[in-house]
Amino acid sequence: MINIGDALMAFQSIDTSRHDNTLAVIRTLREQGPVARVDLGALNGISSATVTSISAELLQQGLIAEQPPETPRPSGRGRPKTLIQLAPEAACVVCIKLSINEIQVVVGDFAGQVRHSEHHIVSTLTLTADDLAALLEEKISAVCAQQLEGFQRLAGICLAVQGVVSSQSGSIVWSPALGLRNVPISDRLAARFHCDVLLENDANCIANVLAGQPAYADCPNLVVIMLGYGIGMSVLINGVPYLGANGSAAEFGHSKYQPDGALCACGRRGCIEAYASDYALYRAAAEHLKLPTGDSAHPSEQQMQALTNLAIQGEPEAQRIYAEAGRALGYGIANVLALFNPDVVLITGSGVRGFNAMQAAMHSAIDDALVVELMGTTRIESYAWDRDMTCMGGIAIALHATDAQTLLDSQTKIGSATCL
Amino acid sequence: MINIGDALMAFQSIDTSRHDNTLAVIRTLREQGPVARVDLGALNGISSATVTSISAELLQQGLIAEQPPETPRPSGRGRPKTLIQLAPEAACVVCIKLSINEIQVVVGDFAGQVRHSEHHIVSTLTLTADDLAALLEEKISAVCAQQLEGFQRLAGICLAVQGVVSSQSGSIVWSPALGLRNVPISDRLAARFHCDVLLENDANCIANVLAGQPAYADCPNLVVIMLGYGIGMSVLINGVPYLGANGSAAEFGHSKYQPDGALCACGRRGCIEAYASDYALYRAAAEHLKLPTGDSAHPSEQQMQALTNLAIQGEPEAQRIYAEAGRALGYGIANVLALFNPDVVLITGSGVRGFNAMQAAMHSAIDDALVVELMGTTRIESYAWDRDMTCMGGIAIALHATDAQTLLDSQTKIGSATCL
DNA sequence: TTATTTATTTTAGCACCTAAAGTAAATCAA
DNA sequence: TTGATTTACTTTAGGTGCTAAAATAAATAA
Repeated sequence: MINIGDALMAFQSIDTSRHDNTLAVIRTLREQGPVARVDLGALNGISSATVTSISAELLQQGLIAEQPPETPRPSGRGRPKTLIQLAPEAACVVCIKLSINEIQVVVGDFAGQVRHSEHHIVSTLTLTADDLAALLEEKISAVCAQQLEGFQRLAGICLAVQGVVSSQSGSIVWSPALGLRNVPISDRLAARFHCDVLLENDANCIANVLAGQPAYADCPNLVVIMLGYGIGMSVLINGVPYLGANGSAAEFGHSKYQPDGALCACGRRGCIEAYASDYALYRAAAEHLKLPTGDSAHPSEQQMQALTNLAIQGEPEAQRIYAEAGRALGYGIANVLALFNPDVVLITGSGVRGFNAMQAAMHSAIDDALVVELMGTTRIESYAWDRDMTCMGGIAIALHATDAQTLLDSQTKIGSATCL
Repeated sequence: MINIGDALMAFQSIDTSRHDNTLAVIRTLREQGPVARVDLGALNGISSATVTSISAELLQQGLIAEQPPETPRPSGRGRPKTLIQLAPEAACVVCIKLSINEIQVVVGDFAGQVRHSEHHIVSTLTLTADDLAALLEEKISAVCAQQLEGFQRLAGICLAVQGVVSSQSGSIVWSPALGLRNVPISDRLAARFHCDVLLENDANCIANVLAGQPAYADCPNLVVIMLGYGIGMSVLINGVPYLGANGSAAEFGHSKYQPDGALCACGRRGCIEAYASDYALYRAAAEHLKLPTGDSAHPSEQQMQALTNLAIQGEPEAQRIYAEAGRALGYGIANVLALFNPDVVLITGSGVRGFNAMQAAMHSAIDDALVVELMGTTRIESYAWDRDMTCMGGIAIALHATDAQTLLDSQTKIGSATCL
């Protein structure tokens, strides 16, 4: 009698140290580029013997490669370091940003580099749930067909959405880009593309990128406020986004400035967004100022730029409007400081174009609202807006989330390209 | 030649699994009371073989004991369970609550039971930093002399303070109980009593107790608002208190209701505390109503009870004052919901005496401020006030924090009683 | 050409955990 | 009463994963 099953006897299942160390190595390589085994050990607090063992496995799985020895290396005495790097084509991820009337599709490789980026103008506000799913499937398929040559597999998709999302149920709870509520989307994309699908708030993606900047390396508690058509926020607590009970935490735009104040898009009154968002600024200005024609409920970049220019050039009414916005923003930030006491508050988004016109009023509102003890040591800074940041954050988040899966998959099927 | 040092060769230092499992066993025993080895394994996801090994060590160190077999046990077929319990006298902790003109001292044993509790009336507002330290040392010494017979050691002291504390620097940054700022205290007590000294915000202690209640077992994101002389808050994120960058997070009392509103004790205007705290309610009432004489800036429980009774009995001005307080509280809670989206908001503290008079206005303010999507599924509830809860939470926190230390100590010196 | 230096790999051994086998202590059933 | 059964605890055997130290590799310096 022969026991065939004996070979795959599974002993203890809860020791995660090898798994953890392997992920740490992959992530170090992604953040730092090529690194030698000794340094991987030092950076992650493990012995180089262990790094040797881990890197041998990864090498065999095709997830990393040694840098060819002829590559110029910093010389010195002793045996030269053999640098290890991620194999960029071991996997790829796709990030789709969904915003009002625009979608952006970006492809990133396993090493975290952006390989492809494209923008599409689409009337998102009139889409049905099926339209949306079909649209996303089409764009992802197209990108896969064109760009995925040579990648081992599509590891994950990140959908970065303005508004409230529920990663748990995989649906968009509410977004200013859509005329719908509670749109399930993750499961359908996951079934179509056989990979993990992450649903993320756009501000969380941005926060992820900013938290990685060296300037904010020692800021585990980071608040990012996104000014734009609406106002979004992301709160990183010890470096991880805080989502709350239903994923609708950090709704800074709908925290209150004035009870019974200006009307907000949410239907209530006195929200910060009703004073400092693009639509609020344009609405306030349209009453008194001569401005470019266009959809004043959804002002374009040109329209907003024109308004901002008026304020910067000293037009009194425009200045008053921006000052009031700054004051609302300041009071809102004061509440954020009192409640979260973060290391840094960063203000970004397309709305930073008007930040200079708001800044003075914002700071004086904060000073009026808070004693210095509660201001603490928090820095409040603006950050130049770059519309590609969202997807870069999404790529990073997707890679981080799918690393464990990639590792598992390469153990079973090595070298089998199964895209689409 | 004999190698003496060889015996203490230290192999890997980062494998924490035994340590983690041991702490998990201790904490399970503290939470659940006597438990059998099999069940300890099942509850913590480890094999009963491992529990046997861990409990043998703990038994040998005197930290646990087997329940004598004659104890009545739930019978059934099979070998009966041998229940294990913590040895209560293996260590003790002291919690001191510092509030305005009162200190409370409580002693808890290793199993988490309160062994002794005492209150003292002291004029805290006029103490110098040295007075405070001397006072605390005196009270702790007295309690140790009387109560610590039979305990192996004093494992830790928890100082529960109203106000902002910095555990990192071990100093009280600001407290309404003191006329001082930045009072260093932890180091002095630690040196005097040779044990860990924790500095905690009183609301965090309460939150710790409430989070342990079965009713809130599935509420990892819990907000506790403490109404009283001032207004405090604690936010538990995934069960752990959120402290912020400087320990001054969760300052709900100084988040804003009305820009340029009522004057707050902090010196700014429009804080929630300036409407809904004891001093604010009494201040507003003293202008129009005939109330008991006394220090109206620090109203006593009798004074506040008299005012609350007026509102409950239908006195219109008192009702108006409580309604305005409820409205301020409601708008403040709306911001908390928008920013934290917790599972539950619990309102407690001595100020809940007036909760019924505020409740209606509070709920209508929340409804005015937030669309249902942002209300989410958050429950908002009051919790009957018990002034002993703070110290019970402090005892639990201190034990949890000192378990690792207790474990280490019992390995070196078994049975040596070194109190004081 | 040899010594030195530094990187990587191999070896030996510890700590920990688990599954399975062995032992203990009760109830159930005749 | 006695054996079968059941459940709890302990012991044994074996596996994973890590580290320190030794061995090996590959360069520079003299």
